[in-house]
Amino acid sequence: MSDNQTDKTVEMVSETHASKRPYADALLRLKQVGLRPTRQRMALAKLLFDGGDQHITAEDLHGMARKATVKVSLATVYNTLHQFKESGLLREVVVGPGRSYFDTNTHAHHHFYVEPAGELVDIPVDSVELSRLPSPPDGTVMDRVDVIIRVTQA
Amino acid sequence: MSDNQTDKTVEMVSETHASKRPYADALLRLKQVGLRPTRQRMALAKLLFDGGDQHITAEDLHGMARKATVKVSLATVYNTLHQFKESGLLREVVVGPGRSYFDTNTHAHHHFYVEPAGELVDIPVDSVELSRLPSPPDGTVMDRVDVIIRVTQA
DNA sequence: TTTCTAGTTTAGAATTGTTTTAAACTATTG
DNA sequence: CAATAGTTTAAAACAATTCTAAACTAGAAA
Repeated sequence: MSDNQTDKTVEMVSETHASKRPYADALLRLKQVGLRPTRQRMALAKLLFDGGDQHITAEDLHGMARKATVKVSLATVYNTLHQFKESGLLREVVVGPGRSYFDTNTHAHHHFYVEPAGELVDIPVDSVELSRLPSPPDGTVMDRVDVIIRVTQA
Repeated sequence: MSDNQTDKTVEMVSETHASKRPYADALLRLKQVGLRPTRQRMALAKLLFDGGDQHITAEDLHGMARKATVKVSLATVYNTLHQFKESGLLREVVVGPGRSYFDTNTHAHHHFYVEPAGELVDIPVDSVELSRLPSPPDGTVMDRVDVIIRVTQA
């Protein structure tokens, strides 16, 4: 999967929490952002955050839940993804019209977008050097900078 | 509109072509990319390229056409925008899920995305310095780099 | 010019991804 | 345990876009 930088972190996280007390991490995260730990949210949090860095769509997550025999509606998946995003547990990355991924990596970083596969690959923030940004238009403040490097498979 | 660099080009283009021979420029562009100059394509090209740099949605363009009493269906607007994009006459900029703009400026440049207004503002390519890009994943070649600076109105 | 044909346009239906609704359910508080 | 505020759900609604198949048109050939 050629994703060397992130793999180390992934292993660390999953070994520290996931393998032994499977719900401790999910519960902690929900507590931290003040969302009631319901069965559905716990299950989705576990699917999202126990698997290392992921870029998934709402449909993807709904599919994963079904596979894990978690009963949750698609509407709840959408609600939950947005709540997680609002709370800073997730980031949304938009790559194409009608194509939006939720990214479990909320640290500053960038992306390769691989076409036509439609796959996202993380770029560590320090492997892009971004100097001399223009000042924002009058009356606005900078929120964040997204760098998307679009690449194509030969 | 605080868009100084591009304004000059805009004026130049519109004064050189648009005002006197209104269809010459549109016709030339269609010829160059090998698209048959139909009534609808000519009209849309004129609306798109005679107005200087623009960021518009399919619905926007359809509305502009109606206002200009050009009879064209929404399906044709979508077809035409995609053909223009494939031919390199337009660029597509995706900023949010279900929100995609077509940009008449096809030169390398970047964007401010102003929220919640949902407005795009061009950033000249040379006012962003982008050094040290990572190499693309194996089996892929770099297509282009999009920098979107997300800003919010206070 | 007329005829032919491939390319184009169209209205409307279909599809996709997402949001809304209103009723049923559930986690927490007292 | 009861009250209640927050949550979940199926289903409908919605928005943006694409598809379909029939009607139309630009350009080439006769």
